Amino acid sequence: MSFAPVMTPLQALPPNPDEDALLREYYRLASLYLSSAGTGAIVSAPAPGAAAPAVVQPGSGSVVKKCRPRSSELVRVSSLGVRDQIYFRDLVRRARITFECLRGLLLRDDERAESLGLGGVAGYGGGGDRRRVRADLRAAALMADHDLWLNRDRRIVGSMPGISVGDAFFFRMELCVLGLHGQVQAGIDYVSAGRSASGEPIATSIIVSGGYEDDDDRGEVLVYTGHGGRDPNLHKQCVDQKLEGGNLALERSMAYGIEIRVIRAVKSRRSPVGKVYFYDGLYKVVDYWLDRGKSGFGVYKYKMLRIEGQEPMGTVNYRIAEQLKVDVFAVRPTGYLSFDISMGRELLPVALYNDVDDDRDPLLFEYLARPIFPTSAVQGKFAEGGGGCDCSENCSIGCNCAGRKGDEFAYDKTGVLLRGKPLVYECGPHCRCPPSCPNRVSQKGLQHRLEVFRSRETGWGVRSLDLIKAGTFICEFSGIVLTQQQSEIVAANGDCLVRPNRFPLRWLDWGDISDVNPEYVAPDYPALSELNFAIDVSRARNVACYFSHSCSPNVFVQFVLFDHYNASYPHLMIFAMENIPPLRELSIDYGMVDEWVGKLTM
DNA sequence: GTATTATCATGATT
DNA sequence: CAATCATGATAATA
Repeated sequence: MSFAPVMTPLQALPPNPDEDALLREYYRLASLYLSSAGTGAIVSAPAPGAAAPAVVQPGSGSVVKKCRPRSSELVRVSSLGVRDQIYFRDLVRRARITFECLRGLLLRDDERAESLGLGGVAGYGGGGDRRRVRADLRAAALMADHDLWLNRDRRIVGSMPGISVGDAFFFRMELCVLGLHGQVQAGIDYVSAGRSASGEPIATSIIVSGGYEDDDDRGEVLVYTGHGGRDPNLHKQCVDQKLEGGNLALERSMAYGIEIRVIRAVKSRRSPVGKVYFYDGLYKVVDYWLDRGKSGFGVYKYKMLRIEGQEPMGTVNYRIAEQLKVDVFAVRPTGYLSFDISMGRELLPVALYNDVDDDRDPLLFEYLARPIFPTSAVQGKFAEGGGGCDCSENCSIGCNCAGRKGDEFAYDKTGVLLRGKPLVYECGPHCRCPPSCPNRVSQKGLQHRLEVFRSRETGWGVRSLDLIKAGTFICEFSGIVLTQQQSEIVAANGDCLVRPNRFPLRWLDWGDISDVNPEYVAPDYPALSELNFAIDVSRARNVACYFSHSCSPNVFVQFVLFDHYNASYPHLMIFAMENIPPLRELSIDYGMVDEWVGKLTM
């Protein structure tokens, strides 16, 4: 293998006798993401049009979970080269997609089952006692069954390969699956005494959720409260805490100088559970003492300092972005060239910011929120593909648009794309359904506050003030659409053309749960016509033009039809393929990086 | 090995 | 909408 990360045993602890085995073990887990390792125990049969569950779970109770023997050594992963970083980033993204899409499918199946149950058909006699198990837990359990958890042994100390400071997560279970924090509820994660080489518990990560009244969080300096001593129902201290479990582990980590991963919870409207977790980087415990808490009972307190030289904290970026939305000048008194380059053409303003140099280029172009298609391409094309639907209410499974060609509904009820497809048919102006129909997502325009900004590294770039949830729509790629014939003439004059067929098929990755269920394949997708058109962005363009290129991108292009049904001229809709925290640069895979990318972004 | 306990979660309900 | 309840999974410990 070409990548070779350096994994060093911790200096303060006894040397690790079997480092090679650890490496192999980590790569074994890692490689499971790359090969389809499904055992076939989980199978579904998606019948066209039928409400077949996407994921069938094995009967509970009959499955015996295998526990592999665990190594007792701590590992620190460091000195990753650029290639390794991309490799692990992709690995983590794949795990996150698997988790998120499994969860989405399980929720959808629940809803289907529920709506069928309410239909009042015979079969379920009497008992409406169908308790729902949480989808996040089921998704994690399925991934565990297939050995798809990263850092399963929770031995990695320090930063996790593939996870960056500032990354955002919506579920505790997601943190478990990725190995960032292995406790479902507990705030302190540690290697237990029995599994540690020195026979002492060692803390590796904590979550600061604001649930302990004695916490004192000042960002770089954090005084964290130990756990225990609380009434399980009232969440109030009722006895003195003891120096055991996680409390002892934090003390031991301080003694050994071991860094602690810190994850903070922030309230957020955009989260399904009202909370979002940010990875804020590594801290060191510098002091600890037994104190009298506000309750009057003894609590342990740990003073932690953030290690310097790390990327900005996710929670800090979040707060900056929140304030930018309210009072721009309080945060950035200068640098804004425009507060809305769309001049009101988008649903939300798109700001232009440059505190790097004198470039004002984006101001020179006409802002075109929607692409203009050639009349020959769209005229009289409304009836192609069966026309619109006649649903009188919000569309669902049986709808002509959603179920086109035996396909399934593209979005969940919150507008998250369930799975990438060659072509998504949304309901459009020729459908009877109301605007609130859940099958109208990308046509509604911007839902996140975006800004175009100048950076020394990537030229012009785009970032969001809002946290963008994986699978949600971001914006369309706009410009003047040219037929193949027109584009050849324009290209000869050296103008900037975006060619849709150059984009790698990244939509294939979104919704891919083949690691868990190899049988869950797409039903007969209609073959996508060859896309020979081009988009001229030399005079008119929108915010999408300023996305930076990356071969490990955080957004992707999904082709969509809704206003006309000419499959040769779909809309280029951009969706998030991971949770994108506020102020993080959006990046897209343009495929071959040729001259026009340079022209557009530099 | 199994049972017990603790745990800064979720989702639905009040 | 906040507080509350029921249910849940995991891992550490006994």
